[in-house]
Amino acid sequence: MNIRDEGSPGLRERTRRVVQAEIGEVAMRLFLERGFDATTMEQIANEAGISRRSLFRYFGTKEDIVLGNLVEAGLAVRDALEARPEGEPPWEALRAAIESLALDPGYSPERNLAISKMLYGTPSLRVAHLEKQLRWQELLVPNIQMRLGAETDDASDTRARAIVACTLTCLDVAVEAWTLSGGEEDLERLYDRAVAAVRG
Amino acid sequence: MNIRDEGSPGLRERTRRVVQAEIGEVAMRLFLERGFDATTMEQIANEAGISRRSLFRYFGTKEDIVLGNLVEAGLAVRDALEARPEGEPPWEALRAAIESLALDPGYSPERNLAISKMLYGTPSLRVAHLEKQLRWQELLVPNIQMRLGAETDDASDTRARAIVACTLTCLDVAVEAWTLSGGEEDLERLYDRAVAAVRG
DNA sequence: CGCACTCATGGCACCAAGTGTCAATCTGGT
DNA sequence: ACCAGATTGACACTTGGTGCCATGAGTGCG
Repeated sequence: MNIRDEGSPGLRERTRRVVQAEIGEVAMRLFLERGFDATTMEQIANEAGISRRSLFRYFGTKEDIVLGNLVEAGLAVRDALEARPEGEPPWEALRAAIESLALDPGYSPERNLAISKMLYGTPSLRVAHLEKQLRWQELLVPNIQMRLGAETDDASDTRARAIVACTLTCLDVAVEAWTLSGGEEDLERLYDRAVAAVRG
Repeated sequence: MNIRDEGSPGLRERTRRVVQAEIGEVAMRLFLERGFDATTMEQIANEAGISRRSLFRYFGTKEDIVLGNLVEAGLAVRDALEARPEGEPPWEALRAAIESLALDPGYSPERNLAISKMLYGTPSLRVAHLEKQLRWQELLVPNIQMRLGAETDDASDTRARAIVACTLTCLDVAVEAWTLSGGEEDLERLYDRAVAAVRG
């Protein structure tokens, strides 16, 4: 039986994280050099010094190498949303929760921009990204539903879903515009403008 | 040189359409019977009496068999949008344009529902569907931009993009709710409620 | 009619993303 | 030091998708 079910992640899990991060670094370098589609999983495995099979054990899909962190980012947004005051209206709470992301602070701005450009320029990635946003929806809807005062989880009550989905859509539009501007424009301003256009 | 560049589609093109439709019928039957992922392109080809290679010439991807018609549907929506009075505000024009779709009248309601259920229950299809909606965006944005009075096609002007994207998002939310309700709920009501929640 | 030209077809090989399986090999914890 | 369970690599396999080429069937034209 596991003695430390909770608490420190255990050594095995920790080494796994390290190895995964290392592989991710290698892969991202290749992606940015040769492009996403032009880089095969085999090349990544060779470069990282592991077998193709093991690579697939660290990243279930090629897209996950780029977008894997979005899962935990989604959880972070959810936590941030749930930490907002209970009376705060949906849009403000969502804006604040999303703001907690800003940009991935682990990377340099140029790298973030390069990644974004790859993301919006590669169909398969673009699509995988949209799917991740769909997952975010699931995470955020319950809290918004609560804020709307809907006790029943009535599936026909599309309000919370629509609000969350459109918020994420606005975010996506803003990030795309930011990417196209070469990172010059202010992301928050772009987002606010998008939301204003929708709600005005 | 082609004598009939414009005008009647030509015999070859016509037979192609017919064959394509026939293949589509066969494939949809298999999809609905055994599920999308559980049906291989080879099975479809065999059932349709053509080679796998030819099947790929009729449908570039497996998803296109289900979603191929969405391309022309998008064009129809764009045309409907451009046919709306010039002064009509964006949301109303979009609602009217989308309404022109209603539901694919070529199929029985049960079939439409079954397709929708498959669509929302199969990740790869769901994602491909989102990509098609992305294409729709591109088609609809220019007109909305015009309605907003933005002469410059400034990429940093996210307003039109945001409005179109959120409209389609609301549509998607509504259709999903409609699907989950087993087709009982009224789609237009669901859509209006979603939009009201967002813009309220 | 017969010639040439185009296009659809099918067969084949091939690529790349995943997946199942299994044996060998760590290795963390007692 | 030992052992159960996890990690790994190797191999085979499935499936979607593409390139290539020979063959044949329809089409247009003289």
